Amino acid sequence: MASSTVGRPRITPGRPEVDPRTEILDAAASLFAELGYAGTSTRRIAERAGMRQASMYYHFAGKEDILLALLEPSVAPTLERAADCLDAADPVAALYDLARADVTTLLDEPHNIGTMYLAPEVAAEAFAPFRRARAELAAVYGALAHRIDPAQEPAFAGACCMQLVELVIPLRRDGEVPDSLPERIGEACLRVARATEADVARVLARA
Amino acid sequence: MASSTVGRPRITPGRPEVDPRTEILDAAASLFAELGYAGTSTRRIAERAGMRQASMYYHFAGKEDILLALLEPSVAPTLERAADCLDAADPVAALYDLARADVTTLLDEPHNIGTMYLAPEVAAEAFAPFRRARAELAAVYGALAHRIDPAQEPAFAGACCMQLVELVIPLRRDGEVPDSLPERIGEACLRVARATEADVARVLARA
DNA sequence: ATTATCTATAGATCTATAGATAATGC
DNA sequence: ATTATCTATAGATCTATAGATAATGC
Repeated sequence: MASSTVGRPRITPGRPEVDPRTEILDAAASLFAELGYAGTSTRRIAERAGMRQASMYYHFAGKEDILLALLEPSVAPTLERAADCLDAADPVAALYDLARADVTTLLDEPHNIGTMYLAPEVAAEAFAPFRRARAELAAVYGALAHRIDPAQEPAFAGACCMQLVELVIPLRRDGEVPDSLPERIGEACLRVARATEADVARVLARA
Repeated sequence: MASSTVGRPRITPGRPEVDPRTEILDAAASLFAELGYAGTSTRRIAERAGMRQASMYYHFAGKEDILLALLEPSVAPTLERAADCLDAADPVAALYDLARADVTTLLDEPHNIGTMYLAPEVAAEAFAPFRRARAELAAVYGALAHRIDPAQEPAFAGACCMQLVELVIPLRRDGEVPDSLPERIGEACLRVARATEADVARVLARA
């Protein structure tokens, strides 16, 4: 995978030990997060990746293909983790842990790519699987909330939890990520999902 | 204000009784909400507004000027309403009412222009007053939450409430606005702000 | 004379493709 | 021969300006 030595050399050598595909994805992620998809040109991506604009097309079919490659890998592990939570014995602990894990995943992305989740371009047909995965994740949050208090409608409760988890996106953008953000957002999700104060205290005390 | 009869006539006449500036703003709002700022061309805006691309420049200095005109008017009334809440006798009722009013305002926009609040283009210098106003609104939410439970940090609580209020944006985009959304989001804000169950019940019963 | 549009276009992009080139691998 | 880059460019935009034009107002 490392930067091979075969092929015409670059004008400026590029990072060693990093394959060009990754260099492109990395450059695109930071630019998409900062300027949006439509606001980022392929020239700018290539420039940051240390190659000429046309060279990108050896690695990707086009700009949309790059965004797809950025969004898709985050989907499968997140959904798998969510599915595991679904029939946990303790829905309060499960909701808290899921929210914490999702926030941590978003925080650990090298660039704030969560910004793109709501970008208008993701409405395109090519991103349908990605959107479906997010809908399933929301459904898991909703199902857990419903188990915590069956009086509440899963769709709305799930949407609230997703929205709270994604608070990490604007906070990152503004450079205002407070300490222990995953725990704080996890707790906020519990409250929105109407966990009792006793349950909140119990789950927080677990650690 | 109505569509005047002076000046060269349009090729296609345009809505009567609606001044051209409003026609442009209306067209731009719907396109910005659907395709984003960078994804919307001036040609497309003009086309939807029923005039030629160049004619827009008689009414606006440029594309950015249109977005400014769309975002600015929503700011002053929202902030004023928020300031009035600040020293209300009952912070629980005040937080609930403020959230409900803000959700209603976002719902009443003819196009889902809230979409643009987080657009990367709003980071430009020209939008600094708009961003400052939003920060002040978040501070009001935070101050009310802090009055409800002084143990919580205003900045984070305020950010959570704003985020919940703005849940209306993705719900509108996906055409999934449930009944009584303002009330539901208002209630979610109370829970995130750690109002007691008794206080939540009391405020909900007020009506 | 003033107003609000129009047509036409300059100049700067932007995406993607064609084909050349400079390495290694066999 | 294969690989991964390069240069060059086609063709399609896009924003904004210049200047003409078709109404009304005085």
